[in-house]
Amino acid sequence: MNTSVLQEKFNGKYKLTWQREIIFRTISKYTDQHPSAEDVYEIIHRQHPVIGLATVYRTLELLSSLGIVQKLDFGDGRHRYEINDCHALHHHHFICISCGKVVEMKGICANTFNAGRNDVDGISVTDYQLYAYGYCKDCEKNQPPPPC
Amino acid sequence: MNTSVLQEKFNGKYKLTWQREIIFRTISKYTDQHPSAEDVYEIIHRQHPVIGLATVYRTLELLSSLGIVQKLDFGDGRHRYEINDCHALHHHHFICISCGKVVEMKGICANTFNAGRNDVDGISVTDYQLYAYGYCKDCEKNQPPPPC
DNA sequence: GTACATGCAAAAGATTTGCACTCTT
DNA sequence: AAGAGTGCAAATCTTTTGCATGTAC
Repeated sequence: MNTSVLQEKFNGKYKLTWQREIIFRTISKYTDQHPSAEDVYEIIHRQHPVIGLATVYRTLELLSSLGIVQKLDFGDGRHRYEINDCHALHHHHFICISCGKVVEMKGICANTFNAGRNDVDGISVTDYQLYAYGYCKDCEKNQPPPPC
Repeated sequence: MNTSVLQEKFNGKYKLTWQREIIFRTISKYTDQHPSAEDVYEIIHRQHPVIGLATVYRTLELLSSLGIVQKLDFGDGRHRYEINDCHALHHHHFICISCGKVVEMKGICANTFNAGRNDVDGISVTDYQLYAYGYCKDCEKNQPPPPC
């Protein structure tokens, strides 16, 4: 994904500031690390100390509302962000309930919604997220019995 | 689900206090409303003003860690809770990105994980959540084109 | 030029925590 | 009796907001 995506998605409704470009590029580059707003801010801050945390929050919220990024919640008390690459296979997240590690699970369950739009009861689904919980391979030992 | 579930799940490791019973019963009763911790606190407060908000938080966290309740995030800035009824068909949540309404979607995509445990790459999945986003039937008009 | 965006600092919320006291076991 | 749990209030942490200033279009 390159910056012209922003131009297109903003569609004249939002201004393409250099701050927004930097934030977008940072989230693009670090997308597999699922950075939080604070993380993005800190990465950027080294090179561009003038960009404020509030701008990072505002921009991530904007990109999220436009479907450019996905806002994730792994249950650790802050939101995390990744690029929403519509043309790639949807991937989902496995979260270890013992150590908190996050593992990407590509393609699982994707076929249910990947057709783009999906109507159920007059509802039109444009996107979805799947979170799986359990024990990662390092934590599989000492695990309690499953809840069911 | 009745209170003896608690006795069993606590397994001697946690004490069965009347506060925990009340919180559990409240979340059981209001589970389809996905109450937040504050909501639970307020419902309980009418009858049991002595129970503190911190206890509600602590208990919901405990029940969540034991797999008795699911902690949900609909993106409105607070966590919400529902009973994790392992023996019922898993249900998921549709969240309208226009008005914020939440609609339950029963059974969709459930078969991917419903077999209980599911091993991928040494990972053992014990639970999962699926969030679908889009426009509810009241908001379908005036919707922008889908991101993909 | 003008409306929108930013930076800063303060505010707002949600959730957690320290501590003295209480209660389950 | 002992240790875990509770209530309260304060603390913490994330996210939002008001406002004066800056800037993309």
